[in-house]
Amino acid sequence: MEEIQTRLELTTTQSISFSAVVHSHGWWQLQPFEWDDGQGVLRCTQQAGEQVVELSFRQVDEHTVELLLQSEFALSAALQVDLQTRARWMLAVDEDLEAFYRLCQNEPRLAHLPLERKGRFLRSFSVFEDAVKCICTTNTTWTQTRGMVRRLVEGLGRSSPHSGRYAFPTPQAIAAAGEDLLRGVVRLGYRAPYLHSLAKQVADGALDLVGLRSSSAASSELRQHLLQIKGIGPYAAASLLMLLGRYDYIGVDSWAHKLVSQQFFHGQVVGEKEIQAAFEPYGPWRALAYWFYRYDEAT
DNA sequence: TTCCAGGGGTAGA
DNA sequence: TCTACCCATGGA
Repeated sequence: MEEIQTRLELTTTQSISFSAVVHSHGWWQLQPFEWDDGQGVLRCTQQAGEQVVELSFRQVDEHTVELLLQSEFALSAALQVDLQTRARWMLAVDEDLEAFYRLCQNEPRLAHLPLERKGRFLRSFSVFEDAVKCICTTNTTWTQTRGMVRRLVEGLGRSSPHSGRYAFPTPQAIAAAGEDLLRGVVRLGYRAPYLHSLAKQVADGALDLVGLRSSSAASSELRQHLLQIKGIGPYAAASLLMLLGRYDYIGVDSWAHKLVSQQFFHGQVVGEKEIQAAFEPYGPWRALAYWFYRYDEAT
């Protein structure tokens, strides 16, 4: 069987840094993402309709990212449009960060962001995939998160007949796998029933996550909606809101306490209120300011 | 052995 | 709204 290649371009009005998007947070280390540092290519295998498609991203110039699609059969025009729309969303190329960049100029620790075109977050192929990954980051180490996601993808995702790489499993596949397999084989621990329930609701159509991308509802409403999902608490909801381009809520984890305590309160123990208040001057951009304030601590 | 990690659910106050 | 307690897993 011959492999079909389709080349598309993602063009932007504002200049972007592809590498900055890829490395904005840890998602590039989670399957089915695969980063080729030498080639500067980000790969991502996904199931689109009835076939497995491999997406490869590469920056051409500061306003253009190339999207190469490798598939088993020719892609219909409608599917190409869908994949291109998703790809633009994944790299957040349509996000306008100029207002945030203006705020960064007043803070020495963030002043480098506009210069390096940082601030865009890498998102998964679907909101469902982002939600699953967020649940897999809670109360565990990053190494275990990577393991859980890898077992999920390799155990339940369809593989490409050409590359052998696995796509992220569909909600239907995770729902059909059952809670026991998620616990015993994927080793999700107590997260197994949460993930199974989430997959089942999305597969049944009882829960619409796709609509969250284009929702005009206030962030507080979206947050309440996300908190209804079992397994998603304040931290995961804040993380997901960031991935939806809403930066109103800071995801408070063990690291947030440490950072704000050291940087703003001379090592004094702080609570969630102090953490949110520390970044209040950034208004609707507070979570983004917090993230890159923190990111520099880590690197 | 004990602690805890990019927390969350639940019961009880 | 806040607190205490429990929840799997695996590395330190």
